[in-house]
Amino acid sequence: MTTIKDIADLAGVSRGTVDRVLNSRGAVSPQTAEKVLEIARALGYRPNKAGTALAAQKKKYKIGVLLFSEHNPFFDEVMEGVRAKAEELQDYGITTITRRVEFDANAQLLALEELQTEGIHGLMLAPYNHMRIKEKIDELVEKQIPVVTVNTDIDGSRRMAYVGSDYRKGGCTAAGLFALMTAGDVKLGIITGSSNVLCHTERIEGLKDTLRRFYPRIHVTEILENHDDEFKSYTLTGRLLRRHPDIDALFFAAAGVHGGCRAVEESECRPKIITFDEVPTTLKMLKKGIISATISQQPCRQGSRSLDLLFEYLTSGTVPEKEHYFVEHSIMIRETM
Amino acid sequence: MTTIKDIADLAGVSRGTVDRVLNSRGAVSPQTAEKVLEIARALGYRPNKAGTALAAQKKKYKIGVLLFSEHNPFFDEVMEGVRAKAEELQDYGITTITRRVEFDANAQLLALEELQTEGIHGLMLAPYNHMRIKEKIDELVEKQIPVVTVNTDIDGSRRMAYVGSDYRKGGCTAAGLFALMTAGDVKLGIITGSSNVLCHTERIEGLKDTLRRFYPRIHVTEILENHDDEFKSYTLTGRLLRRHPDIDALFFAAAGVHGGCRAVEESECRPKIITFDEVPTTLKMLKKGIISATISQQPCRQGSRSLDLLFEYLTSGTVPEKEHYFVEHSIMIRETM
DNA sequence: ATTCTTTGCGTGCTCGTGCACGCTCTTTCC
DNA sequence: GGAAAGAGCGTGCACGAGCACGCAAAGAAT
Repeated sequence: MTTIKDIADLAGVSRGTVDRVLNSRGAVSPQTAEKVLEIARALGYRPNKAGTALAAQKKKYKIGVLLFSEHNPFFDEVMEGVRAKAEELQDYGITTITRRVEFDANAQLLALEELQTEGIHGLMLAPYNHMRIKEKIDELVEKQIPVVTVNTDIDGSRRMAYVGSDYRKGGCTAAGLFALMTAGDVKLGIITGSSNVLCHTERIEGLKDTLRRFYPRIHVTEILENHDDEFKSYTLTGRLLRRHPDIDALFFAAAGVHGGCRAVEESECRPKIITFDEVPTTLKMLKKGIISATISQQPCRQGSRSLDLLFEYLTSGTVPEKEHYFVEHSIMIRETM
Repeated sequence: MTTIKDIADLAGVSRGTVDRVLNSRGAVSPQTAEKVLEIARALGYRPNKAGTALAAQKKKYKIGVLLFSEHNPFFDEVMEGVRAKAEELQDYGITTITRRVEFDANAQLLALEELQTEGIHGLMLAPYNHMRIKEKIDELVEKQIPVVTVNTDIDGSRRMAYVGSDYRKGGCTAAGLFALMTAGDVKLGIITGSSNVLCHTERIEGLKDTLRRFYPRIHVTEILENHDDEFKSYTLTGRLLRRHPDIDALFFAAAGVHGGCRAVEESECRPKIITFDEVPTTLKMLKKGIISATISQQPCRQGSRSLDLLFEYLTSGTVPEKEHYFVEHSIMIRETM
């Protein structure tokens, strides 16, 4: 363990100088700087996290968290991860301000302004896909406030990192599961949110690609859009089942799982169902055996990871990877509950 | 964020006194102690981790890691997790000493002695199940050196915590997966390591229980023991397939997956296979489609988690849960790779 | 020749906790 | 009555990094 003092002693300068060099804060002659850098490299210097974190406390960092508060309980789970990590970060003297607003660009914009006036030093955000939100993100980044997007990304923004699912790969996994659970020629129905929502489409593309490449006997019969509405999902699924009473499998690529499952329950059909979340109603259906498997987006881990990235960046200056995906090992069946 | 100083000021005593009370180091009058404790509780005092970690550096903590170095590459994976976490802990001024010895009580005992003379302050251990190892663990704990067992536990020892699989639940998950992948009456063969090894038995019990309760049409045809030997596994599996050419499913509860799969490949049978690890040879068979699914023990996470528990205990005095299981979301299929 | 500015650098304090040392006041013992 | 012991408490330093301040020397401006 080499410290700044070790480097200073070897270079024959003071700790202050070494500090200025390592944090490129200027006011050091090129020769001295070069010498210090060389010694630091040679000793493999890495700043001590405890020291850095302690020194960072003077700044009284505040991290803002802004999530959706739809009726969709997915963000409750994300929030749970945030809460746990926030408690941990409290022990490092970091404050978190959490807000949840409805799924609406203006509401989100307003909340962002509020957080900004509260003087946050970093932001974790589930962004509404709108130009003005993107601009706001860019504005914050411009002002040295790092932004981490969670669950959904926003195209072309300057956010520091994105934490969420690899939607495409999730679709591939679903395809593999269907293949495991079925045999022979299979009729598969897909119920999605909206073809305009990128992540839903990506999932379906992943699924279709995998089917095409490896499982050509699984045929996609129909793709319906429920626009994330439970009742629409209920009606649409019911109709689908009446049109195709011989359907073998159903893929819910987005929300509306509960409505769809109710329709299945009320019908005579018992298709194999794969879904994409782990909200209480989904788990209930999994327990009942209506749903065969669900692929978890690990919302809880998404929440804690995002916050952690901001923490690391603020206290140690660690710049994270631009994309953080959770995919592996995320299949749930009744027995994993 | 309340600090020791805040408490001291409110109680009208010095930081030293508060410190003595909170760490029950004595030399404080009962009245003062009571007052301090009350204020600490009222303010919800929690020690600042950055401060604690920084102060802990003076002690130059060394953590010993002792794993098996069988030909079984499972512990390579555990090691990978250890390595990653160890690097992280380096930034907190903590040294790790890792050793790998063959699967043998005496070899392990010797390595333990060595680590002890190196002056470790904490130990992470994959214990060989032997009385003398247990006694050694107890001796270390007696000397205030916390011990975390990983992957396998040792009965009745005084280890601080165990990190590993919930073997039983793993078996249940396997049962659920078999049910998903099959239909009608099913003949299932089980290949295990040894009925004397607790964890193997637990897995099988979990599987059997779940089958009995939920999936009575899946019948266990035979249970064979390969004693974790690849070639024995190969021979036994081959014979099993010749005896029961109509077998529908195979469950590998322990090692010997590669040998078993080779036997399957060479036969005409294509049973659904579920295994319990993610070593390279298993992944290859998964890719080939010979193995349908494998349930990961998440060795990498086991490694990093164990080390983290020791770190937390040493630097913050946090006493962990006695058992840490990884089970959820740990199913892998070809598409999750 | 004197002030003023700039460059380059060292010093000293801060963050919160742990802990050794040493001080004061009381009690005990011969 | 004086020495010794011990209880109860405060002070000060250490840990490693960040950063404000200020000092000295060299150069520029008056």
